[in-house]
Amino acid sequence: MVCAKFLHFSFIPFLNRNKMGRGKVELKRIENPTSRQVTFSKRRNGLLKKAFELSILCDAEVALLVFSPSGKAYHFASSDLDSTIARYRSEVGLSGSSYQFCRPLEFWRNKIQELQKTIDTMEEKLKHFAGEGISMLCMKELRQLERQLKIGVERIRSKKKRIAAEQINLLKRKQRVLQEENICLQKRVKLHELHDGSVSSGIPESNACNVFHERVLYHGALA
Amino acid sequence: MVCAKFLHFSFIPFLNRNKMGRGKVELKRIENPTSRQVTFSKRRNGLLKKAFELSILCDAEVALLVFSPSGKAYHFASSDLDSTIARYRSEVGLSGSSYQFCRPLEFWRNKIQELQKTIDTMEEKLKHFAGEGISMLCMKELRQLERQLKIGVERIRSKKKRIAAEQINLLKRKQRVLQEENICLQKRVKLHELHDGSVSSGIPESNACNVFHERVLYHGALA
DNA sequence: AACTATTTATAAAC
DNA sequence: TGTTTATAAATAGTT
Repeated sequence: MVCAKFLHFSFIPFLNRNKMGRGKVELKRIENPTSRQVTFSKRRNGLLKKAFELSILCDAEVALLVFSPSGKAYHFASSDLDSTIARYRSEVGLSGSSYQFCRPLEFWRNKIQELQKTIDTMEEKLKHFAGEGISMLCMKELRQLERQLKIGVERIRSKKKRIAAEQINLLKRKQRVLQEENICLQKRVKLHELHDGSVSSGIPESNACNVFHERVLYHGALA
Repeated sequence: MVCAKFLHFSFIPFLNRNKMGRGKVELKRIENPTSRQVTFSKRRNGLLKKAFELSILCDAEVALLVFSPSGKAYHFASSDLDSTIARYRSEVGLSGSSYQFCRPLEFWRNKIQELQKTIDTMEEKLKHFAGEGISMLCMKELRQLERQLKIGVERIRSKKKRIAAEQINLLKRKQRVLQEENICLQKRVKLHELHDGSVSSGIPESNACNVFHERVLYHGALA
């Protein structure tokens, strides 16, 4: 019955012995209610932990339901428990009219495997570009990789240059506009001074153009 | 999110470390697809075994569903899986039961969309590393990209150096062996010549060492 | 629950 | 995938 379910697992040899910690425990129901409860508590935590670890480490979808002999429920689900159960049903739970669903299932699974493979490949490449995971590469591959990276760097540099040039052009145009404005304003000031017949000596000499230059130089728009 | 689910477990201290066996393993997705698969295989068996043991030792009702990242399903149930799920639903699961049958399609579609999104993101990154598709990037992003690429180049270069050094060492060792062999052979030749009392003048002067050197230089093992 | 002696689980290497 | 081995983790029994 239950044992038959495990005929394909590698832990058959353990079916008849189960030592752990200080003593030996036969793999059978613990008769003492107290120690059964204690063991349940410990092992339940262990099981939940391992389920959690499996889901994280291996990116697996895991759902675990446990009912204590006293009827209390515990559970873990790496993603939504309902959707995991639904997924199980769609694949394994061959309840009734499921044959028609098998074909699509295979289709979906293939599709996902394909995508996952693509992702793995790309991940590998990305790592290589970052200089990681290259321990198994040969000289030829390393050379090719380096060449590609250098091309990338070159392109990025020229892009940067282009951006810088554009910024400079933009700034120059702005500067010109401001200079013209400046001249215009100076003329108007002169006109006013002539009209008033008085000179306000406290006015600073700096003009818009200078102010602009300082901003550019110290704010570091091109740094 | 996931972590919050475990706030009441005693294994919180372990969330950030997970050593077992020979090495240490961070509790995070194993990036290498091969070792992820291997670990999955091992830990899945371990988890199934522990679920089984818990059910026997403590007379607990346990149901475990596991899906590998590639989509293969594994499960264990101490009693009938469906009835365990039903029991769970009756105690915890608040939703109806017909709902679960409609979801598989949606589930697969979502999964595929998710994967596709991942692929798109990675593709973009790969392009960037190759200096393509960078027209919308700003100066800051470009600088960062360049820095990453340079790091990659540096790592690849040092790897290349290491390989070259290893090759040189290997060759040197071989050379030494050949030289010794050579000396040995020369002695034997001399002995033979003395014994024969004749000198065969047609034999070339080159020795194994020279031949070896030429091979190294012209075959360009390190080019 | 905390402590340990012991057994298991398993990561890495083959 | 299976086996082996060194090491980390789990845990049975005890306090």
